[in-house]
Amino acid sequence: MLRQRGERAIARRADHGAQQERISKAVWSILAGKGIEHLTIRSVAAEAGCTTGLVMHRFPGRKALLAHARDLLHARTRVRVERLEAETGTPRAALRAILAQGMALNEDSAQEALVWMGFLAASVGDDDLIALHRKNNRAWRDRVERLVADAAPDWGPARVRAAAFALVGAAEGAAQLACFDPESYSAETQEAMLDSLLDAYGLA
Amino acid sequence: MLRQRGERAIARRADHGAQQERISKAVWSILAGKGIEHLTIRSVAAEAGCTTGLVMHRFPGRKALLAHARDLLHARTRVRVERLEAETGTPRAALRAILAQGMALNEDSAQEALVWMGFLAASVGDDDLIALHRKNNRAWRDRVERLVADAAPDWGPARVRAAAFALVGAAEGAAQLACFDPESYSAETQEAMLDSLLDAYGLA
DNA sequence: GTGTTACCGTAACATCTGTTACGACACTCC
DNA sequence: GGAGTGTCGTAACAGATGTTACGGTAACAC
Repeated sequence: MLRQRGERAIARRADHGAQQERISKAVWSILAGKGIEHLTIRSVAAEAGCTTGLVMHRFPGRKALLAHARDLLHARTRVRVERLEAETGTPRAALRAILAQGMALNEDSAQEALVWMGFLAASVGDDDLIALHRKNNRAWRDRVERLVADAAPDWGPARVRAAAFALVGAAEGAAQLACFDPESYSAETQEAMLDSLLDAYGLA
Repeated sequence: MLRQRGERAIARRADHGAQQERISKAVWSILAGKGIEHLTIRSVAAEAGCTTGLVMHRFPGRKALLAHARDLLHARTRVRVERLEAETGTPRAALRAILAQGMALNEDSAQEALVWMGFLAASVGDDDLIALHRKNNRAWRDRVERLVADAAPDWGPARVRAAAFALVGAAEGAAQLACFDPESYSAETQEAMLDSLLDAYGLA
């Protein structure tokens, strides 16, 4: 059913990667819609339109399921951010663009913010997942620091670090606030906040 | 055992309020230490040093347990913030103080940040808990907006709102980042970020 | 004493959970 | 044809989970 015909050489092998991706998407969907407390093997299988057997054949356990969905989302975000960075002309435009993509400006990104929070909540008390979070998040912080340094070449490292921290924190905090109270924090409100913040730092 | 003797008039009545508080503290402890996935009636009872029977006699169900623990933490935070606001002389000092208390500057506040995130994660897909979050969070936002307006009397409402949003978001985001990666975001780093941010907005 | 009432611990219940085991099916190679 | 192999659905299992029900105990009223 899910099998893709492909070349003769791989006729027998099912496309594990595609199955993992489909299942990971189901994880995101449940994380955003019902919350981590309802993220079970069975609910994931139902959402992905397959059986629990397939889920367990693709992943060794529930934790691996979470870790893979997390890594996949990170990889997608990375691609999106790198494209944004390549497409925009100036470091300042790139900075604004990549911070904006991390906020909850539309339905999709609001869902993503919920998913990130679900992963975070799942990693409390779990050293492996925390380590994953740190690795990914430090990469994200380093990227923002680099862009801030490019956007303000005359700043010292301490000033760059503090500003980058504020930007990263504000974007993340705003996304979280917005996806739980979209009436209070509309897309316009978030963008106004971001512009206000960049302007205050002289990075507009 | 838990019974408090008290006056003759209330000799028979157990102190329900104190029991609820003790149980709610157990909820916080588990939320911060093991995460919401391990928050069960039994684990709460074990942490509180009582039986599941008592927990269920004090609260009608698991959701009420979460809601009460949430409200209690909010009330405590409110008292703390109001005292800070009363103790500090200027609106700017008060603004900095209440934002700082919301970050993860010490062991206790880092735990609290984890607890807040647990409540947030638990409210995904639960309209009642989301409504609770909105009510409390709007009160928090209004307070910060009021302080920003007091600290910068010549600003227009839009500017006040944007700045307050940035401050609230950055404080919340910083707390979250810090409690998952305290090596990257020490108390000094967080305070430097806050000062940098207030300085950028001309609110230092 | 007896009766009453609040308190709460124990145990049961049905359901849900992650995980494992087994078997059926389809395809390839001989 | 038959053997071998990868694929995956079904069903079972042990344990955990939220919740309910029952029974005992202690304090009070009389």
